[in-house]
Amino acid sequence: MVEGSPLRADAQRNRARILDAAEAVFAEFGARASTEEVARRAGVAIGTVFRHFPTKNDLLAAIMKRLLAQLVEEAGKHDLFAFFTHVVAQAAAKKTAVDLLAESGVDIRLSEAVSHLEEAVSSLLKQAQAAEAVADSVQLPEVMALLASVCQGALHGGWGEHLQARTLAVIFAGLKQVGQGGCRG
Amino acid sequence: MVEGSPLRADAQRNRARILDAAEAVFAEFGARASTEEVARRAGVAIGTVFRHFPTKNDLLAAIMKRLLAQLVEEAGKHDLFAFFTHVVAQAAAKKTAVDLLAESGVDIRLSEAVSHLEEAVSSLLKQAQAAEAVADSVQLPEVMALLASVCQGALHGGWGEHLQARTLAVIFAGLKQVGQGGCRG
Amino acid sequence: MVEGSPLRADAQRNRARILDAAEAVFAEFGARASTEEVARRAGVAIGTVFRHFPTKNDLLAAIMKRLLAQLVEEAGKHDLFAFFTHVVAQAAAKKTAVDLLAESGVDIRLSEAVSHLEEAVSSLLKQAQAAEAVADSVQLPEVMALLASVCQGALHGGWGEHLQARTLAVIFAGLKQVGQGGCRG
Amino acid sequence: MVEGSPLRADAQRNRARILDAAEAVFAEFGARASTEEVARRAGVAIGTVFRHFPTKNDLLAAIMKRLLAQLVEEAGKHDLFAFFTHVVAQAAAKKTAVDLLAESGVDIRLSEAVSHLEEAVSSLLKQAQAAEAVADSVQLPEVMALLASVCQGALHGGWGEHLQARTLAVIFAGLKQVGQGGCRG
DNA sequence: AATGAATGAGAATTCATTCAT
DNA sequence: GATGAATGAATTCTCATTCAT
Repeated sequence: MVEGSPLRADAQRNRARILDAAEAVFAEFGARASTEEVARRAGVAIGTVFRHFPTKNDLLAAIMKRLLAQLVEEAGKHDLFAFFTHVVAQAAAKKTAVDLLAESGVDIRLSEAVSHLEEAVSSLLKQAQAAEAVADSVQLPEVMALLASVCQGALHGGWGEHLQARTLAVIFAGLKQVGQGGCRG
Repeated sequence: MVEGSPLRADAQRNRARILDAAEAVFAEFGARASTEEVARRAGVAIGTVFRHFPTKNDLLAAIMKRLLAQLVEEAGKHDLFAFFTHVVAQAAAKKTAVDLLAESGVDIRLSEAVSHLEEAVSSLLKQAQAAEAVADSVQLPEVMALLASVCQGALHGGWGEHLQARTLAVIFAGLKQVGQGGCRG
Repeated sequence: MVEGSPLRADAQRNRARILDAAEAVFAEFGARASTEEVARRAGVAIGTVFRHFPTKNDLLAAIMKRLLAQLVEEAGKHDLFAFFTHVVAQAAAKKTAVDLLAESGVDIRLSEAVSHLEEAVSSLLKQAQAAEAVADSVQLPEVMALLASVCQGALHGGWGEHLQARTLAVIFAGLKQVGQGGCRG
Repeated sequence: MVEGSPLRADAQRNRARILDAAEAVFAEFGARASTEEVARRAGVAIGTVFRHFPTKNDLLAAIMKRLLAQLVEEAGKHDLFAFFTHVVAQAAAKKTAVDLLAESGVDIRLSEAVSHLEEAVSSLLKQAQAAEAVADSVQLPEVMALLASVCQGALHGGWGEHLQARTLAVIFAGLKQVGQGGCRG
């Protein structure tokens, strides 16, 4: 992966400030928020934003990439259930850009970052299955799907902690016992 | 609720065509799609759309309302699991407006339509619990939350049928066995 | 002047209601108010307005015509000073359409109605001069100009009664003594 | 009052061109004239107008403010009568925006600029009274009212120079002798 | 590299006017 | 004659993107 020449110190700093501002702004107003507002929040001029991210999509993609990288890091610190819980809580709290990216027309190549996350979750899944906390029949795709679904649900639904816990409890029970047709029934 | 005078036949027809067009257009392009495109698709002039729905939000709200009413109708024909499956499949297939409404700033009063849906699902839930297909400890809020989450997941994630089935299987197992801590463990 | 066939009773009634509504609406919102609002206020459909007044300008012209006719009638009941006072008070109170007509692009042929008013005022002026209440050098044009000016001033300025009285006092004094260079100075 | 950072030279130039164009356009077509026309006349793109004046009202308000400031400046060069004459002549000649602002719904905070003008006129009034050219009983409010009235009259009425002079003569005589009830009568 | 003004296509919304019923 | 839905041009305002400084 070519990163070009290393950024000058101030450019590096600006890039980070822009990403932080963008995450906050898009979380607050949705992907419709203007790039101008991001620049204002970051304390830089609009031109600087476009120098770092040639299009708005590039900016959204960069946010997403960073977010996924953070998730990978989190995955290393938890078991599958704790990870799920943590991520869902984060989604609601930080109003992550996750869903925004799915919106109209945002075309993003994130496969690399996504596959890192999938690897991390896959590893958690294997551990959980080794510990018999998750049924052996469960595969990675549905785990990812459930994770994404519940994050978006939490994000859009504005769930409280209690509802979050109850919803996750259903999913955790399902992950453990799916395919067993109930205890004996 | 005042409905005003009944619409003239042609106006009634246009209203329906606009709603159909809007559902299709917003499904295809997201809520950012222009009202102009909706008019074009409906085969009417832009002014006609705005006569029927004074703002774009009114149009989105009307779509949502109709969608929820359709869901209530579906609920009457299925048990809880079939309903879940059906709705999720629909979400992916029809790319319903569900999620679009959660987007940026769309302010909608839909409580009535939503509570109808909740009643319908509540009734399905009770049946399923009576049939011992769902654990007694499960409550309506988490069922609604799971439904919404999985719909959005399916919608954004572009799941295939197979993944849909596997994901739902986890949730169904969870609904049945949550709170039992496994068969005997 | 051809008036066409006499209007049907209901048409006659509608015409009057539309004029009343239009006067009120344009007074309240300015000439920018929509013809639709006028129709609503008059309790008729938009098409009816356009049947009576083929364009919006025709409607504005009709209001103006009626207003001027009313002024002519008033002129018959007062002396020049009372007339001035009365008209200015009316202008502020009824927020007449006077000024609205001067607005952008409204093209109106009102010469006939205007000349009636001028005749009426001319007559008042002659009486006042005969009574030595107005200097002989004063001519009709400046009286009309002052009348129009002060009406618009009152209308736009939102004068209270007191300011109205003081302003008119200056003008009345001027009408009496212009050309005398003061008492002796 | 925060003025922000000083504008770049080109922005400053554009701002002035836009104001000039707007004054001319609104004078010619009324406040209904489109912002697009203003941009065209100013030789800038529509976006540039909106960058300088976020809404059309802001643009109208800015014109008004500049106009009032010019009047204050004029006031310093004349006595009360010359000022009156000058302003009325200007009103007719330049078709100032004065009246346009009173139109439909234009909401403007101009108190500061207005009070500057009032101070200037107040000063002229005192001088004139000291010179016994205006009766002591005359107060500022009616002077302002007469000024505004006559400007609007001149503007809407399309007076010629001669009528202007005769109308002002009445007002000047009134200002001198009001309250004296005629020479002796 | 950063700045921030200029650009101009595009979107929502309004409204006079027409026309089928 | 009345009705009121349909029309579509015009208008205000937004925003991603470019470019001179």
